Amino acid sequence: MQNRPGRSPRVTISDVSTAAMVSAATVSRVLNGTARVDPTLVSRVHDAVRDLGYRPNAAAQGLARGEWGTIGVLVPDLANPYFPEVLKAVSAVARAHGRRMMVMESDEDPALEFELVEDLMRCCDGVLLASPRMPRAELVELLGRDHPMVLFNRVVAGAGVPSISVDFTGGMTQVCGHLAQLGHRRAAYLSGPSASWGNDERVRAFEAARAFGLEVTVVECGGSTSQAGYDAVAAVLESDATAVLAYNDLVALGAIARLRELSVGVPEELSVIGFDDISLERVAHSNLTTVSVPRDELGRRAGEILEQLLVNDSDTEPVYLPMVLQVRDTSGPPAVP
Amino acid sequence: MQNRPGRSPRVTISDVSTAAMVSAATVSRVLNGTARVDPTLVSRVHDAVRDLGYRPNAAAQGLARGEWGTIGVLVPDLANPYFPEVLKAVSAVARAHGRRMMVMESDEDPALEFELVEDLMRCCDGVLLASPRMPRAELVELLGRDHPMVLFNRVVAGAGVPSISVDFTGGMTQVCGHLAQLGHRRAAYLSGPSASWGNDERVRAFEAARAFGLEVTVVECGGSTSQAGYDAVAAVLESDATAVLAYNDLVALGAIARLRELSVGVPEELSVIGFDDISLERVAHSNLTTVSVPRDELGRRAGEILEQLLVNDSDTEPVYLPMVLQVRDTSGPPAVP
DNA sequence: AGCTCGTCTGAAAGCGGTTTCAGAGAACAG
DNA sequence: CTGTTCTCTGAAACCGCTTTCAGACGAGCT
Repeated sequence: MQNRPGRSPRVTISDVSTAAMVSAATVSRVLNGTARVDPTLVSRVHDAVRDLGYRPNAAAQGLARGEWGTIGVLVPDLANPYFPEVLKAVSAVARAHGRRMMVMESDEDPALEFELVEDLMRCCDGVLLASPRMPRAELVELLGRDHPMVLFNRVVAGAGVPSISVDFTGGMTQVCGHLAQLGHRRAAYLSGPSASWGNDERVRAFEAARAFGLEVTVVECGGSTSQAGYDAVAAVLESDATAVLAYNDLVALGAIARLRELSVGVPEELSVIGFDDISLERVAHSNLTTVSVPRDELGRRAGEILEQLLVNDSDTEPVYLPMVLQVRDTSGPPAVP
Repeated sequence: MQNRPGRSPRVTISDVSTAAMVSAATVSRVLNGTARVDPTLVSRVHDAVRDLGYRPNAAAQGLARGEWGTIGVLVPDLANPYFPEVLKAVSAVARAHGRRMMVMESDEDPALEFELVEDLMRCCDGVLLASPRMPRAELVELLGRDHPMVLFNRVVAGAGVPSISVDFTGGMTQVCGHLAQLGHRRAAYLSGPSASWGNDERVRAFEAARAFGLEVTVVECGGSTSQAGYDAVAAVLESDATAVLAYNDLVALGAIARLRELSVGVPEELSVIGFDDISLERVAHSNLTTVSVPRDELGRRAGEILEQLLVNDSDTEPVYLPMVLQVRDTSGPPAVP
């Protein structure tokens, strides 16, 4: 940093101490307020700092303090509108506690994920794992590393790891209940990434749904993007489903786009229900029936749990946040044949 | 990091060197491949690393190497769908060059922005300033810090700073041309954040528009969110505008939502045109007429310019990326009175 | 005045790596 | 067999900051 050819040399604490005619220790004390210092020296230090434009080197501080002042967040896909809002909240919490936020994206690749987490652990005080896709075994191995970490939208039973998740099963159960009430009997579920915990949690709701008299068939769609939803429509139309449940809103929107192209009426001929409610808040007044989750609270709480973990090593019970059904325009009674 | 009470102590390079019966220097050489080392020692080192689960401390490496291996990105609003895609691309480029990405959000607050950039400079090899809102003077002061930095969507004349931007003026000119061609004569522009460079660039197009016979009135809306657009509709309806140009898509969508509530037909009674084309790619097949920008290329190029800057201090000419008009469903001929 | 105690300061020892530097051997030539 | 050169290794310095530790100094007490 300081010796880049052609760049002016970085000013260090000893430059300041020289200019202020005090020791480096004193400069440090003044800047961090860790001990009383004679007011005369204090102002000499401040003057020198200002004159020289001194900024402490974060790496050196981290090394000396044994703390990076940084938290790391790993998300599967930055471009998925779900995460930025979460990041926003996490970032705010981190900042409130004087920490920076490092962000990495795994591109939904479980193998890469492992590697990235390892890297995050090398440069962050704690890491937040958002919707990890990696196999349980790897996850457990990472947890064993004994590094502050909180899981987001994934619970690992028995591992005693702090985690925060949305009650996906509960949310999907509400969706099923809604459809059953409208009179639907058969629905198709456009599944998300395979081996995704969140997907499994959603699917769990379909058992209970049978009790409502709703039979849900899983259509492998295997993605969390609108493209995946768009492509999966064909399979749905071959079935006798009168409603489509999507892994998330993007998938649902993709499906709707395709249905519109095919002139299939939504919801007259086919109801489509999303999941996550990504569009509502930002792109005001979306009309997709979906279940919402307070992403901002989710991020905030996640950040707080991590912070808690960093300060006093107390581990917390897994936190579950409820989802809320948002009935809008894309769901209705089944078409009468 | 290593001495957190209750946590297992961090394993350091000297633990490895002891276990492998070599010097720390050799361990470093093996791990970084900076010099030939006897194959016997190499394998001893690798064994020790594996057995101990050694991971080099990033802060120590940063300090010793004089490089953090990190780039910083400052965005005004993470939740604005514009940025995640850019971040995604930047992150990919950074990773390809072995760097991590730090993200900060200024919440559209120019004052905070300055502070955050300073902080980023303390812990990143280079920083990418996305759409900085801060006053020119402050920006110049930061640029003077002689720290690798690239400006994104803002050009500071004469400062010789590498920058990459979208040709906002060109994009807006296309929009005006489109409207003029449809027969519009008077339009209202829902302005973005005041003191925003991007906003000024858009407004510049309105002069040229007069040549097309289109008179554009600026309506202070002062935000970049859908809420701002929603709220600004009232002012527009009081004018004689037959078309609305928005600072960005969010604003446009907010306006459309409000217009729908008020039962004003779009585009029959009022054309609405967005800017940025945020909705297209992710939330497939949006129907907003807008101008698009290859956000992903934007992010990628930005990352590359920064990397370039870090490697060999060569500064580049400002880069401008063109926008493309996307005519969709929300624009049409003006209503005949 | 002499002592103890408390407060403030600077020197120095880390933090965990990388890199320079010099020395030990091995290889080779004369 | 000796003298050079070359290759590889470890000791030590260093990166920039924090924190311990011990010492200097002044105040308060007997």
